[in-house]
Amino acid sequence: MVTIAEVARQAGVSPSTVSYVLSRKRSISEDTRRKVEAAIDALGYHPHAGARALASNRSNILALMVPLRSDMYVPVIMEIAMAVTTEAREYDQDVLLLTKDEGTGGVRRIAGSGIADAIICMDVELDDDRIPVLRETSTPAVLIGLPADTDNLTCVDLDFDATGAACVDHLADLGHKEIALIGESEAVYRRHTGFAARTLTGFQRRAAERGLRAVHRTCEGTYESTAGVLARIFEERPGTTGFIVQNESAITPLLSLLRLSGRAVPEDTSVVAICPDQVALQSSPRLTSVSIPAQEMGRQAVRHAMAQLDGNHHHTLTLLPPHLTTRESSAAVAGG
Amino acid sequence: MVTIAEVARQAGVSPSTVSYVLSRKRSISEDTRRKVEAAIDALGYHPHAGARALASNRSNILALMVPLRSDMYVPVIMEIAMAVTTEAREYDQDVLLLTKDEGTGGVRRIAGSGIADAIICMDVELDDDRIPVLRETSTPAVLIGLPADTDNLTCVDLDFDATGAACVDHLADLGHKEIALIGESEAVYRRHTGFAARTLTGFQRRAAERGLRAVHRTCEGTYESTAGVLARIFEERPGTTGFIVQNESAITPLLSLLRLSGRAVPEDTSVVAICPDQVALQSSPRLTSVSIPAQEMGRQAVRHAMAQLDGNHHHTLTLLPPHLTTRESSAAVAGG
DNA sequence: GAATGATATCGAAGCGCTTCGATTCCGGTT
DNA sequence: AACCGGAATCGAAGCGCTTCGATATCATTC
Repeated sequence: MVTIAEVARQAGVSPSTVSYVLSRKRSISEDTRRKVEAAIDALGYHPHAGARALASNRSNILALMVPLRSDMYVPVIMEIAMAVTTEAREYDQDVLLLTKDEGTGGVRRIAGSGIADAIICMDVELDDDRIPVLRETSTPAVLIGLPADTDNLTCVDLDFDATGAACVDHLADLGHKEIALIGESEAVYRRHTGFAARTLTGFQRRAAERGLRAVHRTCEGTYESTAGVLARIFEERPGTTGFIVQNESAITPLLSLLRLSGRAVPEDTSVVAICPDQVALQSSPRLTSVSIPAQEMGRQAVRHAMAQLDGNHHHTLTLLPPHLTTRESSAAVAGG
Repeated sequence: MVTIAEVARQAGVSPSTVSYVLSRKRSISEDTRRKVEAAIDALGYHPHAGARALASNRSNILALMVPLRSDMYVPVIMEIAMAVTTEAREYDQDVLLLTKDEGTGGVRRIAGSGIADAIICMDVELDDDRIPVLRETSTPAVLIGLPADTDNLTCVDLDFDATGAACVDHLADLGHKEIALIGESEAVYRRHTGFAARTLTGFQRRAAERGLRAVHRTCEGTYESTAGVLARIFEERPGTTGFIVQNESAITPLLSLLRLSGRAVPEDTSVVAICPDQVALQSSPRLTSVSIPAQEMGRQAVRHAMAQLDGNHHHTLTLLPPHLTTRESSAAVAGG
């Protein structure tokens, strides 16, 4: 283990000078800087993380709390985690991986032990129990997702309201008059992250604005459930020609069922998905979709965390605008 | 920030006593222990991670290096990462997430800064450049995957040789006489992790032992490539009735192509996959498969890392035995 | 040419913990 | 009654770094 003292000796300066070369907190002559940097390279010096954390009260670590086992959206979670890690390195920060099942105890541990400078929480629920702890310990934090009460919180998420609206617009522009939103399961709308509810709001508002007839159905995502939902939709609204799907597992059933019922996509029926690009590209036909901007969310989360650490307490809600990519599953309504 | 001194004051003992209560390195009277623990609870004390690392030369952090963007096997990587994190907590360790693209510099940084006690490396290549650095810095490390030279290294991986053999056995037991292995792309066999080559070895050996005619083909995984491979196989060996697939992206094409060519699975042709359970279950028909034991690999990696830190330098290769699960894609050969 | 203000560097204190003697207080031996 | 060894506790040193004065040097200014 090479210490700052050894570097100082090798460079012929005092340890504090080496520290200032590294931190740039005081001016250092060009000459000294070169000598110190040469010594650092020669010895392969890396500051001891613990010592640095102890003395400076900064660990240069960001904690990232991810859901332990969410069969939903694993690739999205992974993408966010990787984006956070990569972006963090830009700020010379490392990332500590925590699982959400550590719960409030995990947050307390991080806050109390000074092992991380800030926490980034994923999979935020409407009434997330980590939030009170975050407030109480006043730990710098960024949430990926929107809780019910965002007072004094920094959050990053896709603007699901605008997403719902964008999907409606896309279908409306193509001449569709009757559309349906196939959403997540009932439970998700209550308990969970609220993204589903926000999508629904945007969907309904914009449909009203554009004069479309619009229905919404929750869906468990199984083949059977999707079949039931679809049957009811066509029963009530036989003229439905546009579908918006916000339920990864319902996509494949929906496409098969439409095919089976003799409705060609996109000739007879258009489908717009809200899902990761990967999923949209794997489907056949490839889906027109609004993607989940995982990378951008990860990056923004880190930036907001760093801003908080730098004392710029903006406490903003950052809602990323949706981007709809037109692919093969949507087209102008027949005779439209 | 509550310190050990405050706990000591509250409990009416000296700081060192509190430390010994926590570390159990010296005997403490039952009475004192209770008082100290009460004080800890009352104050919500958590030892300062940096201070502890500095004084004890142990950070209680495990570094985990994951591939940054591997479109292959994202769920497996995620599962391993989660298993590592969960298991690490059992040993009171935290996990620091690094991306493989930090390369040898990343390893040097971890080794030099004492930020982690050990490194767990995923996505190990045959001739991985991180290995020399690991040796040179003598950093405790566990590799998930097998490099070419495993001298003095601790590695954990699925026993792919036995996996190849197990797939052959399964097909042989069902009466198949001519089988084919559809593998990864050419490049993977050379450059990469060697798991492909090991599977091939086991496949060929066992096929010979059981007197089966066996062919092996590399495959890029696209629909076109899979079609070409399949055509060549049936041209050379029209009697082929059993397929082993070790290429996630070739699975769907293979199944469609077999269906198109009028070969029913499993009535006419059996398919055995080497893939995560998730993939095997999503396919239709659900695939007989050898799963990738992601959880177990993660858990074992942590255990070996901890063993090294405790001075039990076993430096073992841990090859996990394959488990083949029979599902709907394999059956006794017609008339067998 | 003495006072002034930057600029560059040093020295020492201190961050919160662990750990190594040293010390105290026992009951049990001789 | 003096001694011993073990159990329980304390005190202080020190881990490697940052940071805050203090100091030294030098170019400006009147």
